[in-house]
Amino acid sequence: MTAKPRGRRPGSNDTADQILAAARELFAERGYARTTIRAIAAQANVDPALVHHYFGTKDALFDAAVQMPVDPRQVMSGLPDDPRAIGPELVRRVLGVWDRPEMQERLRGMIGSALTHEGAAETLREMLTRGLLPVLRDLALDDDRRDWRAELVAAQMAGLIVGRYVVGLPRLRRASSADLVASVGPVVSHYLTGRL
Amino acid sequence: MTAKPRGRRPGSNDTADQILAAARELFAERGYARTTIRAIAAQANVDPALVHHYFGTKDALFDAAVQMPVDPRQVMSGLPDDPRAIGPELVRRVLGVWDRPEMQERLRGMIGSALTHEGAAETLREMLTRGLLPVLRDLALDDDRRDWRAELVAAQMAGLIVGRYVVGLPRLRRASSADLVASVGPVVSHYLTGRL
DNA sequence: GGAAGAATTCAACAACGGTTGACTTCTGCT
DNA sequence: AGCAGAAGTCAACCGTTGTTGAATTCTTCC
Repeated sequence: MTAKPRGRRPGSNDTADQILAAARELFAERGYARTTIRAIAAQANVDPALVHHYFGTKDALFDAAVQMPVDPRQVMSGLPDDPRAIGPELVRRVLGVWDRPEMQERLRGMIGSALTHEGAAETLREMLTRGLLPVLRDLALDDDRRDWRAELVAAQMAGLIVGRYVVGLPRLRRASSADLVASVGPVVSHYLTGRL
Repeated sequence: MTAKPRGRRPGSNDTADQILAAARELFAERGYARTTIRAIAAQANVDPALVHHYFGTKDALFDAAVQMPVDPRQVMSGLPDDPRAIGPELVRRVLGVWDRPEMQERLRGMIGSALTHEGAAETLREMLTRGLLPVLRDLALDDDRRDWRAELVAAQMAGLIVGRYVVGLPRLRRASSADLVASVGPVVSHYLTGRL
């Protein structure tokens, strides 16, 4: 096959963005360890050296690729007070984040990489322990089991995300957000404020 | 440091078992990709060549390491008919499997490797789609949403396992099985037979 | 028009990790 | 006592991967 010409390409190119897009897609699909600089370069149609030129190390590329355009914690602000409404609203918002393609790709990149990239694992841990759990704790019934309640909700939400977006169970995957909110929302309300 | 003497060691040794034990521990702790033959050999105090001598490829070693002493699907037989009892009993049994150290190590090895080892991913998929989901489906209320109900339960259970054994949320991790059964069991019953 | 700098590829390096053939030592059997 | 075979280590091979310095080409500015 014909070799690529050397030197700068004519015209204006957004090669760095193409590299980032390729990185995001492959990190989401294969995880950190199984994604190579060469594979990313091939998908972006550049030389592997250019990846390093723009992003430095593979690690730095990963960080740039999974940078969130929106802070997921912000979706947790201003939740209703009504116990019956909290659960459905919470589920709706979490699914709302995940159903945005640009967020989903990054989050899947994070999750898929958490086992082979300590930074990803750390970031997810922070999102959970400093992001989600305190909010859930504040929403929970003010008995002496608020933390317990918060962790039960976190587990339920984690399972929902794994089922729908990671493992991809068929009905969970193609269900509408409304159906999921209808079925899982009341359970979340129950965990938060119901009788356990 | 002094070199290891060459040739067979005196006396009887269970070196193959030591290699397997090291493999189990490291696959559970680091996952397939981040566990090297050399690290396993070092932990078993043998030469990497011996690992290949006994087990062939890394792949074959992994398969041997995560072989279950008990078929997890067998724990799902003979569940009660009473809708209120199904959920707690199901949770109790699943936790019973996971709380056995020899099972937990293998299951964590599976989960931790699912992202970097296709065989592990496939086995987990099979356990889910051919093991757990059909059983849940049979337990579910016979409306036209049995599969939906089954997947909701699978998601809830997956979240519980991730929360307690993989991520290790503090209260979920140290909670007694009884407490978890008490809190999550009714939710599982609800998903299976309640009004959604 | 020419120079500087950025954007690109080339070629190769170093390290890692899975694997293998050769060699050594010990056990058990004849 | 000697031999065969198993249990071991040694040393190195090979492929892959992340990374780097050098070289080439294009754009922009003076």
